[in-house]
Amino acid sequence: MHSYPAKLTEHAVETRQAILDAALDAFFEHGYQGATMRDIGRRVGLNSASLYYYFPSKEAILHHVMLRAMQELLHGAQQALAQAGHSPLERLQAVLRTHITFHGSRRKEAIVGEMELRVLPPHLRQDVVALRDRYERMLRELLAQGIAAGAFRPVDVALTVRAMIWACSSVVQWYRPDGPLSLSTIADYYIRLWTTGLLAPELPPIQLPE
Amino acid sequence: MHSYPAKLTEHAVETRQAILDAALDAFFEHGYQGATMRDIGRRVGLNSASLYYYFPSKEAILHHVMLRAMQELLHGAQQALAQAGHSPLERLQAVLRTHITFHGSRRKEAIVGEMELRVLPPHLRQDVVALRDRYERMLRELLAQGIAAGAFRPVDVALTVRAMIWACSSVVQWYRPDGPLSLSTIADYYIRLWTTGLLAPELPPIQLPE
DNA sequence: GACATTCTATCAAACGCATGATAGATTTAT
DNA sequence: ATAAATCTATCATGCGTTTGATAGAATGTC
Repeated sequence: MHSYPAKLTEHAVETRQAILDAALDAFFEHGYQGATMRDIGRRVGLNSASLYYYFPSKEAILHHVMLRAMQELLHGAQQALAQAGHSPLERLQAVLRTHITFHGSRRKEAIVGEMELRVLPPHLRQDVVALRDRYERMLRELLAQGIAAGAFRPVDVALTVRAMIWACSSVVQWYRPDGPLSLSTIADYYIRLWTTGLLAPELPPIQLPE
Repeated sequence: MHSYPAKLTEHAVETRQAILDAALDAFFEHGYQGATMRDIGRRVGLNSASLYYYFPSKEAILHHVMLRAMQELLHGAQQALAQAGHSPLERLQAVLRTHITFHGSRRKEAIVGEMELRVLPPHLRQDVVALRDRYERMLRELLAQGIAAGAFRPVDVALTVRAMIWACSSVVQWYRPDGPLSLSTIADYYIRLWTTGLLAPELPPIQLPE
């Protein structure tokens, strides 16, 4: 253990980012437990011991990697909402688009972010889960507002949001940039699948459980 | 390494199953790389060395665990189809129900089966992926037949099946037996969500990509 | 039926190696 | 000269796996 300087130099900030990038790659390729500090160091051009100058432990690196990923997803959604119109339909579409785009274009972040949550000790995991819950709540509100405004059928908000998130996250598993469909085409398709199918108000209301 | 007997005794068969059960628990709790042979041995009441009497390596144990899980999922679906009626709607509903039920009631199998695929070396992974692909193809055929029969809207089969599978798999993440909703209620809800929403033929056909 | 042989199932101990982490010396930049 | 940044060298630990052995059951032989 060593004491950290109060203020980080510009170089230190950059190196920390480079370490997080390298760690993301390593965790993605081998999983957290399969990745080694030596491998992360090699990728960033540092001896493994030097990593401890920037982060106190391997766990701390994972923690930062996951926070960064989750914040990017959340921030992207908020930005999309800021630029979207104010009809519930438009707003939900905007968020679904960023969600799909993120899971297709930032596959490493998405996969590491979901797979390695378990290995974080509880107090570190909490930070990440808190962001994830905030994200899910945001989607729930969007859907609930649309239902209240009569834009969507009265579905069960919690169950439907979870199904929607997971359905749209599926791209992380199979989308490839060199595949036959572009991310934007896929996003169009999934957005339409949900908004003209499941949620279209013309259909009879779906019976709620209980 | 040691040579295996040609025929397994009844006891050996049972012990192998017990080892696979213990390994499933260990992999579920700590991940494949985090679980140790000593831990698996402890759970089944054997010295870790004795595990090598039944399996040649830790990898082989994971391989068997994953094959067993995937076969159970596939077999469940086939059995459901055998008992279902022959309308496309009924048949799709039957398979979705077993899918949701499996992911809610066999959480360990479902999670280990998805999370640890990456650590299998290619030739072992192939076996598992082959079963998974077979499962997905089966769902695609079901959907395609329904569209051909006019029971479903003409959606893109591949994209929609992936969305459907993932949406229904989401229960593995959040369902708990002691939660407010029963698995059967959730299954009812999701089945209706898909079949009366997305796939209901009354809606205008959804535009396909390209 | 008695003895010899082989097989089944298990263990304790150890091997070789990779790991996360630390301490302290050394280099680089201001 | 001071502080920042990186290195070399090392450590204790834990890992998957191998080894060599043993008790007892099963099987074959006379």
